[in-house]
Amino acid sequence: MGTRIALVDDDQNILTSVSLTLENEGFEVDCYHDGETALRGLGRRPVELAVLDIKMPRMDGMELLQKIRGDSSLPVIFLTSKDDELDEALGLGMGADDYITKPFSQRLLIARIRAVLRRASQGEMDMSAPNIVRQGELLMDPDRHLCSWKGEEVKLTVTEFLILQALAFRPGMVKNRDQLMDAAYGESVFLDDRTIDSHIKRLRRKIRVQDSTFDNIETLYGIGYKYRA
Amino acid sequence: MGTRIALVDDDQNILTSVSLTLENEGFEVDCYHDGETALRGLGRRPVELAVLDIKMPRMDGMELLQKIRGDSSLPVIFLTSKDDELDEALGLGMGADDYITKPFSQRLLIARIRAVLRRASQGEMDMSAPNIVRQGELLMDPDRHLCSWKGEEVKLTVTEFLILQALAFRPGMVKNRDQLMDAAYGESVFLDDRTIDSHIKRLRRKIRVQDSTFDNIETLYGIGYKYRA
DNA sequence: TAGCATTGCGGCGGCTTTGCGGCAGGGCGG
DNA sequence: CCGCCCTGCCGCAAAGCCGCCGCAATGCTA
Repeated sequence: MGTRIALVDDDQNILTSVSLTLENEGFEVDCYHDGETALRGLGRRPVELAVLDIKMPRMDGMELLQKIRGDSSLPVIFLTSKDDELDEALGLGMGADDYITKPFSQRLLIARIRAVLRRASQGEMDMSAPNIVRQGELLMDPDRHLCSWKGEEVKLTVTEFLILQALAFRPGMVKNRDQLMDAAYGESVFLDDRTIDSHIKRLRRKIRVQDSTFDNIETLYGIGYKYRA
Repeated sequence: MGTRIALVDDDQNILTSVSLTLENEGFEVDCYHDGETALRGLGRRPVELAVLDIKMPRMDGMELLQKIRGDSSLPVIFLTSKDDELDEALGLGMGADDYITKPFSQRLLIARIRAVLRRASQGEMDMSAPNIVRQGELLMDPDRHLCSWKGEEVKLTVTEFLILQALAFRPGMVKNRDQLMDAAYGESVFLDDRTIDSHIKRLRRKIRVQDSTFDNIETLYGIGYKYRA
């Protein structure tokens, strides 16, 4: 019995031709016309991979991806119709495992699907687990070293990235300076506590360049810091 | 009964000579002079493969490919008339299964047709599959060792080509120097990290000769490099 | 409110990383 | 055998990053 794949696209032509190809390749395909239907369907019939069109009525691919990723690490491949949408998908680092721009050859799609499935299966815990952090307007993708606030990229250094990631990974959870140091450098490095303060300072400054109202990194007097969602 | 092939070209000479050759090889050939006619004809008489000229009156090969791909996975081979169209073919090559530049030998065309048909029929990908990378203005065809930026060919050495390919294959994805070394030499070669820097330097320089604004190879301080789409 | 502790912030010196020109060795074709 | 190209590496200069300091501001406690 083949691997089950969900295919979500509002274009019936794509749906039929792609599903045919996939079935020829030995996959089992569940087709959906829009995000909402897909979300409900996925609940009843779990799949091992989803191929989503970005633009769809009622609930688009991005939104669907967010909801999917809310409670699973299901591998996802995006379909984008135009080049400018591609940037959106990439730029926001939505956390898809791959993306393909239309028009695409069926063969390319098959190749990408196999590649994603292979990565997902072999590196069950480390590789496939998407480390994507998405908390409100903040988006972090370690694989792309990408951090964006309200859709705009914020360029961070490695240390800043690790600290913000540690904070944003569990919003509301307090982290003291030692914990943040561990997250940034590993457990056997000791530095002045004030160094963390410096990184926090630079983090806040960098994000405030784009949004002066940013205040989601909260200071807890005498304890540490936490990220507020 | 032979395999049915559609041949679409506005050049009557090509049409007659190629169709003759193909028929000698046991194929059945449907000839069309332009895209519109071809599209209608394909609806009535389905074929197993299409050979399209890129430049055609009324509807060119690219547009035709899009419409064909709208509702089928029909294998397509492009014909390009000049070298400058080659880039276009590559660009659109994302949807085509292969392409050939004119002038071409009939024997080459036959070989390509058989290869594409074989891949299409057995459904499996093999190494002979063209693995074209297109990211925005960058086009790479490893099988032909072709690389072009904004339509102009960029002559790269093997090492440079492999590194750029590794970067451009997944735009936005960070690659550290070890990963790039693996991509260029294989996994058991160890060289100075700075060697990668040198190749990056030469890559950037070569592309900047043609386009001084090129800056898509991004440096990530302390991490590595990534290709920005 | 006074006094102490903690944090924000600008800035600075030193260290690391990278860009780039260049060079010498090796491979390859003529 | 000669010359060209590729390539790996070196050295220098520029850029980036980081840890810490000092002072001011803020928070907490009595």
